[in-house]
Amino acid sequence: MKERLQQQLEEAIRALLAEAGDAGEIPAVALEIPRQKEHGDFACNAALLLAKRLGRKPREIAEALVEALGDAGGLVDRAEVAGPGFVNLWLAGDRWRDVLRGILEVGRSYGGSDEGAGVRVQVEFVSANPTGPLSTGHGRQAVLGDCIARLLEFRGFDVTREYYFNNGGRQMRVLGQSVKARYLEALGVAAPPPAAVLADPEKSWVDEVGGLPVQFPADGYQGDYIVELAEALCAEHGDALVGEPAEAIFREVAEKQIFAGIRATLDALGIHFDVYSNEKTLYDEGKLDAVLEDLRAVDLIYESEGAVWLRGTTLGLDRDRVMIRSSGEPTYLLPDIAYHREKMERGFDVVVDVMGADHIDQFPFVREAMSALGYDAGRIEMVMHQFVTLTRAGRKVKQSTRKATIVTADDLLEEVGGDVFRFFMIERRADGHLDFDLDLATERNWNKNPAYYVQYAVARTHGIERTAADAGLAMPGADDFDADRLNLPEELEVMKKLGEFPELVARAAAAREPHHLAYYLRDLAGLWNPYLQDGTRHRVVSDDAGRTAARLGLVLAVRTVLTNGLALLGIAAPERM
RNA sequence: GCGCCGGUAGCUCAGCUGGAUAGAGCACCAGGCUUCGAACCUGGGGGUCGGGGGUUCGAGUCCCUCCCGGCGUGCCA
Repeated sequence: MKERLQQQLEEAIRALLAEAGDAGEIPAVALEIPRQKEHGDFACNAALLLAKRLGRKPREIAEALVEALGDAGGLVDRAEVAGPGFVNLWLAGDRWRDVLRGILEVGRSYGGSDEGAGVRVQVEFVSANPTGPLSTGHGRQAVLGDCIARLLEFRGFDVTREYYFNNGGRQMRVLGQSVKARYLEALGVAAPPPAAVLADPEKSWVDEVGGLPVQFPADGYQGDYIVELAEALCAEHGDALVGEPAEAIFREVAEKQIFAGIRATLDALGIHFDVYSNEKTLYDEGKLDAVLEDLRAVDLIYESEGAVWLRGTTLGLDRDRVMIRSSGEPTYLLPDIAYHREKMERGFDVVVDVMGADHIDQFPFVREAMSALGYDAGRIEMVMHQFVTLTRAGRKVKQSTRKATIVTADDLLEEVGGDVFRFFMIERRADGHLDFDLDLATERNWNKNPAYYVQYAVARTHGIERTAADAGLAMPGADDFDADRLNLPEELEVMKKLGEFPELVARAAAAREPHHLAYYLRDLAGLWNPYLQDGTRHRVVSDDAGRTAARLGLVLAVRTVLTNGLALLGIAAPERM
C-alpha cells in the first residue's frame, strides 16, 4: 500500500522536476503517517525539500505536486496542501480495507518476509559463565537476544542462537576451591569463614584439615547455591572426597550443576540455543595459540613484565591490553578473539553480539583484532543493554553480591511468570536502564498489567469466535466477506494500525530493537479493547449477516496481528484468560 | 581525566531516516457492568523535552558546550 503510493509520488515529483528542466535525482522524500489524523492518512514533505532547489515557494510546489499526482492510480481519495507546504493525502477508503484480505491470506506469516533469505546470522547472547545462577540482567539479555533472533527469523534470515562461556580460566578454579571449602565445612572438618573475611574481598580464610591448609578463596563464590552443591556432594560421597583436588571433581560437578540450572531457567523462558561454545574447546583445539601466533605475525603482540600484551594503541584504541597474564593464564580477551575468529570462519554473514554494558569495553579490541587478522569486522555487530533494577513497594530493591541478597532471574520468573517477565524485559530500549516494577508486574488486579492487557485483547477475539460458533457461524476466509461493510471511523483506525505492522517489524528487525513491538501491541490492543467495549454500536455477531461476516474478518485479522506480534516476543496468545 | 549509555508529565518510559498542536502506562480526580469477556471502558488535571548556544522553512530528534546520573577505563569477571 505505502510502497505503491510512494511510487506514484516519486513519479509525480519526477514529472515536476522535468517540467522545471531539472534532470537530477529526486530527493529522499518522507511519506509518513501524521500524528494528527486531521492531517490525512499520509503526509509528504517533498515540496519543502524541493523549495530551495526549484527556487519556488513550498506551497506553490505542493499545489503543483497535488495536481501531478492526481488520484495516484485510484489510491488517493483527496489531497490537500497544508501548513508550510505539506501534502496531506487521504487514501480511498477501500484501500485500507485491502489490508484485511492481505492479512487473512497470509495469516501467521503476516509481517514476515524473505528479505533475509540465504543470509546466515549468528546471535550470541546470555553467555554467562557457569559460576552461578543467572541474574536479572542476564534475564534481560536472554529475552532481548531471543527476541532479536525471532525477529530475524521472521524476516527470513537463517539464524543461529549461540551461547558461549568461559570454562577454562581462573574463575573456574576459584569456583572449585569455593565448593571444596564448603564441602569440608559441611563435613564439619573445617570451620566456615568468619563474617569479617567474607565481608572483605581482600582477605582469605585458611583452615587446617589433616595437617593441610584449606582455603576459602578471597574472591570465592559465596552464594547459597555453593553451599547446597557442597552439601549434595557430602550426602553422596561422605568424606571420600577430602583428598580430591579442588580443580577436579569439585570444579567439574559445580560447572555441570550450575550450567544445568542456567539451562533450566532458559527453558522456563522458552529460550533454546542451537550451539553452545566454550573456551576450553578452543584451548584444546589449539585455537588460542593459533590466534596468538597470527597476531604476533602482524606485530600486534609483545611481552612485558612477564605478560603477553595486545597492541591496542596500534589498532587505534586507547591502550594495550593483557592477553596472557604473567601467571600463564589467558585473560578473557584472547579466547574472545579466538572465538570471534571461529565465528568468521564458520561463515556467518552477520554476527550479533548481545552484551551487558559492563562488557562493551572489550568489544572494540575484538573487532579491531578481527580486522587485523584480515576479516571483515563490519559483519560483527554489538547490541548493548544496560542493567536491571527492581522496584518493590515504590522503592528500589537493594542487591548485594557480598550479602547474598541477589535476586536471580529464577526468583523473578517464579514471582511474575514467563509472559510478564518477557514483556517487562523487552518493553524498554535496550540501551537504557530497566526499572522492573514488581508492584505492577505482580499486580493482583491484572488489568493494570500491560502484558495481560494485550493478551486479553487476543482472548476476546476467541470469545467472539465462540459466540459466533454458537450462532452456527465459522470465521470467514479472506474472500468470504465484503470489507466495505466496515466503514466506521474506529474500524478504519484499527485497519490502519494493522497495515502498519509489516513495516514496524521490518524496522524493529533491522535496528535490532524488539521493544517497538511491545509498544505497537499495546497501541493496537488500545484500539481494539475499546472497540469491543461498545457492544451495541460495534456488536460483531448480529442479524445483519453481511456485516457480521465483515466484522468477523476484522476480528480474525486483529487476532492474527496480535498473535504474530506476541510470538515475536515469545509471549503466549491465549484463547482464554 | 577519558570513553560509552542515559536525562521527556508526580513515577516508569515511547517518540521511525529532523515535520504540523510532544504521547502511553501507572498514580490522582470524576463516571460506567440486564454488554459477543468489566482482566474492560469514558472523561479530567498534569510538560522550561536537564541548561545554554548553533544549523534549518521546521529541532525532543542533528552539531557544540556545560550540568546531573549509571557503567567502563584491572595481569576482575
